[in-house]
Amino acid sequence: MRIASWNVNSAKARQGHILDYLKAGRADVLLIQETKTQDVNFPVDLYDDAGWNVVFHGQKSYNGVAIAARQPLTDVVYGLPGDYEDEQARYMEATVGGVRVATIYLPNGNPAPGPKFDYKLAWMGRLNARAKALLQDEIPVVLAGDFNVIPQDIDCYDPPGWEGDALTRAESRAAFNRLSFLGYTDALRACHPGQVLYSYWDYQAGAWQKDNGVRIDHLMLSPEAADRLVVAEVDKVPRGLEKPSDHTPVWLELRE
DNA sequence: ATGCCCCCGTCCCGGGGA
Repeated sequence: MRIASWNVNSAKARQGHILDYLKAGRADVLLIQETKTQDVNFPVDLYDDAGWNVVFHGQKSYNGVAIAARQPLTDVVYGLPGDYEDEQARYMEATVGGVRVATIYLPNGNPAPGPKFDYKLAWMGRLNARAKALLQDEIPVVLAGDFNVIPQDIDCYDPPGWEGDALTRAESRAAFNRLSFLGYTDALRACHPGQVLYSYWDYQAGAWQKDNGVRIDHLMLSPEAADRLVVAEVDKVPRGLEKPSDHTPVWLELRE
């Protein structure tokens, strides 16, 4: 089973690229972030026409997540548990083919320090609690998405330039590392130790052409999922298309 | 030190992104 994660930066603006990606057969499950549309306006037909199932959790203009899959999606959870007052659509879970998957659009947190950074850290606390709870079922779990965390300096083209940013701050990295302490594996890093890998390049200042990227899209695997990991990769092709998202897909394969 | 670029909304600017 191939599971991909892609921050598409608008489900509507990226319809063509998403359809091409589904039809190309590069994934069996696609975890989507930044759909930026209300559920009533979500482009369901695109997925129907491709023969895929899709569930989504959105809001007007900002955030929004979705899960698309060839196989049926069951036991869907909408929103990250732990705060009834949080109205930002940044999290969804489902079970597909015996694997529990979550699509994650973690808050950016800038400017830091400040209330947005506090929200990011609180959100990460809730994510870690949920990640811990998911381990109890002892089934494969894949937590994937735009974590808005640059785990190490190797994951950034210009560490000094990013010093103090919410994506590199010690508090953000510490909260991210807690997933590892719980037993989750960073699949891309595990498959490519010591290698420079990026998943996001800013639209501005020719970042893509200069390869000024950062690695902020992650595939985190429970032990049961890590045991089945065959390969994890960054697919840089979609970032080079016309009118691309600023993120490119990351994906992994689990053996059956 | 700031903007570069891109998306959304009821919209020709401003907020947000990372």
